[in-house]
Amino acid sequence: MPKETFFNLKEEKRLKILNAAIDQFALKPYEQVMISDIIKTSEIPRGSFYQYFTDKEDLYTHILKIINEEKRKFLNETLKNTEKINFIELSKILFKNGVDFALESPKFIHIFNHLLTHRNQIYEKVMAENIIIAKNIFIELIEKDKLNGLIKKDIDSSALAELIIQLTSTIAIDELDIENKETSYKKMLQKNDNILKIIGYGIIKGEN
Amino acid sequence: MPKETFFNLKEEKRLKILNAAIDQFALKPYEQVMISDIIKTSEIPRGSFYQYFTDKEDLYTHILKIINEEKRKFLNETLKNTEKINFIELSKILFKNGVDFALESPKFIHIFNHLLTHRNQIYEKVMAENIIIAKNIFIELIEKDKLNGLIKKDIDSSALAELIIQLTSTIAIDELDIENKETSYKKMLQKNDNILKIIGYGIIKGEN
DNA sequence: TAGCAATATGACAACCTTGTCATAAGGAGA
DNA sequence: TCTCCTTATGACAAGGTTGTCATATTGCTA
Repeated sequence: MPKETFFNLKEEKRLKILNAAIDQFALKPYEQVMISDIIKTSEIPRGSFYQYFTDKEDLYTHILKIINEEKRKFLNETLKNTEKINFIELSKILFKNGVDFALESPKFIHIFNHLLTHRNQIYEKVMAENIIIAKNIFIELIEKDKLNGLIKKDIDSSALAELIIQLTSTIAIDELDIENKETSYKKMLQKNDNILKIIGYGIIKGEN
Repeated sequence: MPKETFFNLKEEKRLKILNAAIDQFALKPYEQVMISDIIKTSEIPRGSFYQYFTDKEDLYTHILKIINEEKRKFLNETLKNTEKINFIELSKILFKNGVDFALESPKFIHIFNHLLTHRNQIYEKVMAENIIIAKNIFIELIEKDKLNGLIKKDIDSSALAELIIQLTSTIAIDELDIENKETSYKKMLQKNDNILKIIGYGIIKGEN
C-alpha cells in the first residue's frame, strides 16, 4: 500500500508517477523494471519515490490492484442482464470480454501478461487467489448445467474449469497484437470459437 | 557452444560443473542463477568458468540442448512400434511419455518449467522452434485422421494442435510434485484422461 | 631438461541498483 | 513573522555481479 503522502499528492503529479510506472511495467517484466527509470520518466527525485512507496513491490501491487478493479468494472458491465446463462455461453462471453478489455487497455494486459510469463512471488500472492475464485465460480456453473442436462454427467468439473481458465489466459498471450487491432480481434474471437466448439462437441466423428 | 577447453576436461570435472549448473537452473529461473553459485558448488575458480564458457547463456543453452536430446531419446523409445497411430491415441501416449520423463528426470523438468514460467530471450530462441515443429507434426496427424473419418472435418486443425501443445506443457507445471511420486503420477494421468475425454467427445449432452 | 602451448587462478576494476539520511523548502496556523 | 509538521532533494554508502588480465602451473615434446 503506497504511503499517505502519495495519496496527498496533487492528482496531476500522482497520475504522472502512476503512468510512468504503468508504462514501465507494460514494457518489461517486474524484475527488469528499475525504480531509476520510473523516477526519470515521472521527474521526481529518488528520495521522493521512497516517500511515496516502500519499494518497487509496493508500487507494483498497487497497480495490479487498479487493473483488477478496472477489469472487474468492465466485466460487470458485460454481465448486466445475463442471468441464468449456461457454461458454454458464459465462456464465450468471458472470452470476448477479455479480448475487448485487452484492446481497450493494452498496457494493462501487457502488465498482466508479463506476470503470467514471468511468474514471481507476486504472481503467487495476487493470481493464485483470483484463480481459485474463478475456478469455483466455473465449477458451480458446470454442476448446475449437469443437473439441467446440458453437460454430460461424467465430465470432470474441476478439469473442465481449469481447462477454460487455462485457455482464457493463454490465448491472450499468444494472439494479442496491438499493432493490428482489427485483424487481431477477429483472429482471437475466431480462435475462441474454434476452441469452444472442440470443447462443446468434441473432435471424434460419429460418436457421442 | 562451450569452448573446446570445456570438452577437453576430464569427464569427472566436466560433469561436476554440469551438475552444479543443472542443480542451479533447476532451482531458480535463468535470471536468478548466479555464475558465482555455480563456480562455488563445482569448485572451480572464476577465471576457469570463462575459460570454458562465453557467459551464462552459453552454459544454459548447452544444458537445454542436453535436455532436448534426452527427451528425444526417451520419446523415441516410447514411440517404437507405434506406427499408424491416430491423433487421440498419440496424444495419450505423449502425455504419458511426458509424465514418465518428468518423474525420471525431475531436474530437467524443473529447468524446463522455469523456462516456461519465466520466459526470456532464450525461450524465444529455443522453444519457439520446437513448438512450430511439434505443431506441424500434430496438424499432419489431425489432417490424416480427418481423411480417415476419425476426426470431424470442420475442426480447425491448427487450433486443435495448439490446444494439445498448450495442455501437454502446462499440466506438467501445475501438477508436478516430486515429493509424492506415486500420487502425483496417478493424478497427472487421471487429469490427462479427463482432458482428452473432453476433447474427444465434448461436454455437451445429447448432441454431436 | 628446456621450451611451448594449453590451463588454471583469483584479485580487481567497472558497473549498477537500492535505500538512506542530513538538509532544504513549503505552507498553515498562531 | 515564528513555529511546527509535511514534503522534497540528491549525494552517497553498501552490496552484489560480471568479465578481465597478469601471472602461475601443468604437461607434453624435443
